[in-house]
Amino acid sequence: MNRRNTPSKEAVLDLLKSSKRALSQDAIERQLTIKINRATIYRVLNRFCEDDLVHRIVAEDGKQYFAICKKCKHPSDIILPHFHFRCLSCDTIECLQIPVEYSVPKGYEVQNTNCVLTGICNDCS
Amino acid sequence: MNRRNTPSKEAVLDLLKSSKRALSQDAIERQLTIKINRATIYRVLNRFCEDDLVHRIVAEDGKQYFAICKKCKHPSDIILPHFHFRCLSCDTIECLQIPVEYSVPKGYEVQNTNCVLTGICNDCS
DNA sequence: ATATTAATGCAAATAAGTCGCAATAATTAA
DNA sequence: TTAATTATTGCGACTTATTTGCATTAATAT
Repeated sequence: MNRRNTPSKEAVLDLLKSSKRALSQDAIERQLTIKINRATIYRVLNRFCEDDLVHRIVAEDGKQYFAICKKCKHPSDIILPHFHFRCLSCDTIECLQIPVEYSVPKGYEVQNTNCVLTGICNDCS
Repeated sequence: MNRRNTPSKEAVLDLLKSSKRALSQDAIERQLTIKINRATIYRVLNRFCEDDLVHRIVAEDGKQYFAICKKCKHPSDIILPHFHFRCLSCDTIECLQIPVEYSVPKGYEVQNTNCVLTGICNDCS
């Protein structure tokens, strides 16, 4: 399926680009200056994830958060698996520049990682 | 608040003890031989988590899974943070005996970890 | 045996995310 | 530049996971 550039996509992408933190759909909706329907925001975000423009984190609150972080991109442009930090005080999620390292037992094939550390961030401690 | 022993608690705990995999509420409900109300199952599970009898994993499907694993208990009885593996083929979650290792930047305090690797497990590959 | 209050079932509420559909608009071809 | 194609959008309804209020039941302690 081809992609089209639209104001909605541009607005969401710009917001994510300028955000230090991973954002949930409702945070995005709140921070946008233009009004975009909830379903559309989800569709745009899902599209971005498919296209690897954005990565998705699921926190232990069960919600999805979305982030762009240039730092976590390999030279090869592959998104390097990294930890995320969820601060219980300011209720934000950020990408940590800490790679996720593991070695799985023989026969296991890892396709994706979702690693979130929870606690109190530097700003709040 | 004091705790009371009830058939519901016993049944859920026994099931988790005998299960190799982490179980969701609906999996628990399906596998139980006695009928327990959904809300009760959640309450029992939340109680167990409070009491550190059981640990909770949130997968990238946004659902909660519950597990007891003796192996991941330290001698000190503290639950050692470990990776979990979610198999996309058989749709199960298991505890891996792989410790989660990280070092967070100064000022960050980690209280909890939720780390799930997704892919294909040994049984399915 | 009785009092206390934790635990339960039920139904309703909440919340996140998805989906169908008709209308709109970005892109391509003419 | 216009017309055709089809991706995108908004809306409302829906699904699914989890929680909550409330009245009832039943463990436990006295």
